[in-house]
Amino acid sequence: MTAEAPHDTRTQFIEAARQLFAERGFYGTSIAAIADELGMTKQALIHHFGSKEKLYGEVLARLSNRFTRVLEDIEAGGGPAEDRLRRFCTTFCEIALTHPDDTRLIMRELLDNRQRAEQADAWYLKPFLENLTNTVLETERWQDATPPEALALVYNVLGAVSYFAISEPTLSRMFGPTEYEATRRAYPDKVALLAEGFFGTA
Amino acid sequence: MTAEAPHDTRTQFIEAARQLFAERGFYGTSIAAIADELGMTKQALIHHFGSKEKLYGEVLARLSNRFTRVLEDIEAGGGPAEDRLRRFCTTFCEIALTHPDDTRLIMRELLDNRQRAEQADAWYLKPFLENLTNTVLETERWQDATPPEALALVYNVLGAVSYFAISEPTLSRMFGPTEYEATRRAYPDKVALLAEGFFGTA
DNA sequence: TTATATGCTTACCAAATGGTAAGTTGTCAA
DNA sequence: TTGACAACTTACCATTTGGTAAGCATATAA
Repeated sequence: MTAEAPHDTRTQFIEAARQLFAERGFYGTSIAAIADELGMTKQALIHHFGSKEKLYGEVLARLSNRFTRVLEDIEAGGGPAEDRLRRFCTTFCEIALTHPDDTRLIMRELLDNRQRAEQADAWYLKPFLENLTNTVLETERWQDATPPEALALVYNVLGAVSYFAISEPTLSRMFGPTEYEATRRAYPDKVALLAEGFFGTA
Repeated sequence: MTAEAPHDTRTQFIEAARQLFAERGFYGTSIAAIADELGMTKQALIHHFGSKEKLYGEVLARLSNRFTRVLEDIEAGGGPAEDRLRRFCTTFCEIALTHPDDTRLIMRELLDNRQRAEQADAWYLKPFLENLTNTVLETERWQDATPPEALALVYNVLGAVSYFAISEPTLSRMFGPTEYEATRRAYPDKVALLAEGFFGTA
């Protein structure tokens, strides 16, 4: 009865916060700046979320949920682990390219978590990473790997795709927007090859 | 005659700043915190560097120089582009693992550059990236690729390695430090395979 | 001895930060 | 009509931010 219906402004706050946190990071974003985006005062934000940290938490929780749902869909699709991983790589690449802001958010969380974790302990991406790691371990090629090795592999894929996904400003500046567009269109196929190389043939 | 001899405190400031910027990011690090590290006041820092942004610039300039030197060494070693890239991957992996703070710094710069570039235009990593891109284009396998495609490849490698390199806290927390150590020791070999897959056989 | 410059500190400062307290306004149920 | 609650705003506040101004000590050069 409380948080069921998404009070519109709450959602708007989360959306504005998501974009700004992605762009400027947690410490680079003030709650006043977020509120300004909606033409409201920062106290409205405090009213809804209690604190900056909690708002950030909600942003990341939503992101985490979205990815969890993606993973569930992929799991539900069934098939051998290799296929599921291949589908994940494709989907993740697609999401990373269409939502570079979310990719930035994840990268920032990866960087900041260590030190913010001391204050507000929440490792939002853990279930997401665990799920992937387990799938890698189901693979024929990696069934004898240790869990951290499997996670290292996951990091490799995530890192490769993420770095490209956030490179748009740089690539556009260095080579022009049209050249970038062409590269971007051709990229998913490259990722497919990459995934093949990582997780072995079907 | 001025900046030739590295006034020791100046160097100490740069070193302390490097660590804190890597750990907390530009906006998360106050000049007072940096100065505290040396038991000095923030005004001493201002005295030496003029502003926070300039200090940050020096930190990144040094990092950039270090990498440029690495690249020069590799170029000087000669051999086909494939060999040079392979050597780069090995070296970069080594550096990334032994200096995760520098890796963090680069990731943060990649994330922050877009918006800070508007204020203080400096794209410190550009020469580094250009050099690598050109080497990729010399490769037999990628000689027909477009420059942005080549840079995308570079990003893939950097991303894969960097993500793993900064994952130490996460991996240690999830699996314990000893398991992490084992994984880390085994990692360079994996990167070698990765590089092989990317840039083709010798 | 005096002048100058370096390396620092104390004393400030305006602006921005996250957050509290106390309203005000509107809506909806009893 | 009244009461209560939700959604805000205005008014504050202590703290921290990056930075300026001015002074002090030491060393070095004239």
